[in-house]
Amino acid sequence: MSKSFHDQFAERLITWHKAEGRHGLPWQGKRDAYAVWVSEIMLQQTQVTTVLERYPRFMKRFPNVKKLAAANIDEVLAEWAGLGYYSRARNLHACANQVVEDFDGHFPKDPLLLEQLKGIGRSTAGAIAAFAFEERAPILDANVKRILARLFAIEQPLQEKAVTDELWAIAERLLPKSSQSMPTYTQALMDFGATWCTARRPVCIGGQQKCPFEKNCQANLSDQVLLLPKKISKAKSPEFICSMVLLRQGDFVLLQKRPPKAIWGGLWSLPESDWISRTPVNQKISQNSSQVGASDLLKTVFRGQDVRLLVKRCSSLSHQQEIKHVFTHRRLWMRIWEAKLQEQYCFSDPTYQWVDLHKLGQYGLPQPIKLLLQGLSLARDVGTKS
DNA sequence: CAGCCGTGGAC
DNA sequence: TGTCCAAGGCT
Repeated sequence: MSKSFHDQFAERLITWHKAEGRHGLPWQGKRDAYAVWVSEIMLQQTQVTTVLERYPRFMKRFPNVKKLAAANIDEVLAEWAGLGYYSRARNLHACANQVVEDFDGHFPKDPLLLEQLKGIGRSTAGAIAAFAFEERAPILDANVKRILARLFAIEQPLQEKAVTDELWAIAERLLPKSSQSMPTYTQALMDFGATWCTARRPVCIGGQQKCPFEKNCQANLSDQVLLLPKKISKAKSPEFICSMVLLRQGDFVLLQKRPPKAIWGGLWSLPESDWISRTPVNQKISQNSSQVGASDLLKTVFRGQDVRLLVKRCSSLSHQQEIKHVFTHRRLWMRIWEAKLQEQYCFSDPTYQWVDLHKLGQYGLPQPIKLLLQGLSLARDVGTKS
C-alpha cells in the first residue's frame, strides 16, 4: 500500500460520508460525553434499529450521569431489559458512579482514562474520546476490522493477537491529521462498514454504487472481498433443558431474582431447575415428566426451600408449554409448569417475590419470560372484558 | 485467553 | 428452518 493512500484515506472517507453516510440518528452530532457514552454502550453488539427506539427512552429516564449514578441497579436493569448482554447495564451503572465519585461527574477526555472505567474497552474509549472530545483516538470495532482486513488483505483470522495488534497500528496510522475531523471521521468509518463494506453484500460485489477505495482495496484487487475477514466457524451451540414454575395467585406471579453474573444476571425470572444437557435420553425424560408428581418438581426448582406446604397447595400443577430460546452460544428449552394458588405462599429466601402483573414494567425480565407473562396479562384482560 | 454474555434482523 | 452477524468487554 502506497504511503499516499494512507495520507488520503481519512479525507476520502469523509468525502464519502458527506454524500453517503448516515445522518440524523438520535445519538449523532452530540458533544455531551454522557450522551455519547450511553449510545456507544447500547450499540455494542446491537443493531441500530433496536437502539433507535431504546436510546431516547433511556436518555429520558436517566438524562445525565448523576441521575444514572443515583438510580438503583434494578431500575437500570428494568430499563435495559430486552437489550441483552446485561453486564452492560451493570457496568453502565457502576461506571456512572465512578465518573461521579472519581471525576466529579465529568467524563475524562483521555482515552487511556476512559478505558479504565467499567464496561469501556479500548474501542469504546476511542469512540467516546473522538465524538465527545475530538481526540485523535482510533476505534477498532467489527466494522473497522472488516474494512481494514479487506483494504490490506489480511488473511489471518482476526482472533489472533498479532493481527489485532496490527489492525490497531493501522487504525492509528490512518487517523486524520486534524483532530477537528475526528467525530466525522469516526462516524464515517462506522457508516462505511455498516452500509457499504458490509459482511455479506459489499457494494463492490454487484452493487450499484462505486466504492471510493476499489482501486486501493487489496481484497478487491485480488477478488477475495467475500473471503475476508476470515471467518472462524464456531461449534454448534450446546442444548439444555430446564423446568420453570409459574405460580399465580390472582394478579400476582412469583418471580425470583437471578444471581448477578450468570446468564440474565440480576434480572427477575421464573423459579427454575438446574439446566440439564438436552441429550435424547434427557429429552425423553423431560417429555415424560408430566407423569412426575408435583413434589419432585417443586423440590428441584425450589432447592433448599421447605416446599411441603407448597406441594399441598400445588396439587393442580400442570404443564402448559415449552419455550425454545436461542442464545449466542446456547439453546435452551424451558418447560413451563403452572399452578394457581388460593393464597400467596411466602418464602424465607428474599430472592423470591410476588409481583403484580400490572407492575411487570418495573422489573427487568428476560425477553422470553417477559413475552410469556405479557401473554398471561393479555389473556386475563381479555377475559375480564368479555 | 478462549469462553462467556442476549437479542433480533437479514438471508 | 438454520446460520451468520451486529458501534465489545470481562474474566
